Amino acid sequence: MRIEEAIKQNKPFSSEFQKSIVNLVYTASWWNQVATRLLRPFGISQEQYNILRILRGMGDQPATIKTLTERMLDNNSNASRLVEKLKKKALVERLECPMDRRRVDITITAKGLQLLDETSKIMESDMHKNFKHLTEAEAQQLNELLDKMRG
Amino acid sequence: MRIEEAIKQNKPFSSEFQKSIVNLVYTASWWNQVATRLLRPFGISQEQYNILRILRGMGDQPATIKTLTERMLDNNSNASRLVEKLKKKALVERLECPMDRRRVDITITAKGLQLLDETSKIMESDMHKNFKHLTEAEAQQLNELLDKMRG
DNA sequence: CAACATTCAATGTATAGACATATATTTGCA
DNA sequence: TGCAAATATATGTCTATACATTGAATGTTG
Repeated sequence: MRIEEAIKQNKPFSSEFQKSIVNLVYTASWWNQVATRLLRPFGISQEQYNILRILRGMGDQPATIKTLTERMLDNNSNASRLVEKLKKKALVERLECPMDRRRVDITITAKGLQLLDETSKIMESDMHKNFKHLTEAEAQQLNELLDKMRG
Repeated sequence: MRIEEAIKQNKPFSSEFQKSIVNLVYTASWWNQVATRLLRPFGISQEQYNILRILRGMGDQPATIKTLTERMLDNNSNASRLVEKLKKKALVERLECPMDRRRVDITITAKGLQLLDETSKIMESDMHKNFKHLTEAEAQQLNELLDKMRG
């Protein structure tokens, strides 16, 4: 569905630029809903899922809050509080860093890894289901345009 | 900056599809920050701004909560509560609809219109500043790909 | 080394999104 | 007509974002 229909806009946009912004926000919101519903049965939010993925990607190395903040998709979200919630579910561990006591070393637990394996399998298969409309070449083009859009 | 650098991802993405999703979410968050900071001096949020724009677009016709919900970019947001906040700032008016007392007719006030004129001028000029990297043709291509992405 | 600046994480306080539920109307149809 | 279903909005609760502030630990520099 074209963006104009999606938001029932009658008037034309004042420029393709304007339309791109609206389309970006709308599409992100669309994906957000898809992802939220997929993750809900597993009891974690997208942001928590994202943190688990970053931690898994670190291998044996622990991450600090700072590392997480840098790598999160939305780096204004509050890594501290998200980690706290993951810890309550025993999905991550938090240890004071011995080298620098300001820091906190965060690692994913076995339980966290297991949950992540399950969910990421489902997430990825659903992604491909949702993306059957875009070819690999189109996805690549989209990536280039989005990168360029940010300047 | 390419998305891999932006989120400091070392490993390659498992597919362009995956990368597109990450890029979409990241770019939306980037825009969100830009817009939030632009609007902050005016004391309204992006969502409130969006509602004011929809109301202005209605011309003389009032909008109901339902109309707003349908047209909002994120239609899970809570139009009721957003309208309540705008009303507190005297930017909108809310009247019980005489035809159907379940409904509420919402209109933008003169004060709301004035605020919107100021902010939208600034928003649009900043949009163009932020978009100087994309040509009109590229913006159009981006729109097509985003529409297609949603299926 | 002491004083000051910087860094890292946590927290307080707004606002908003996700979703279930409540409440008041209106509609539709037996 | 009467009553169940549908509709429009509001609200409760949890989660997350935005941003300022705090407080502890560490760096830096005179």
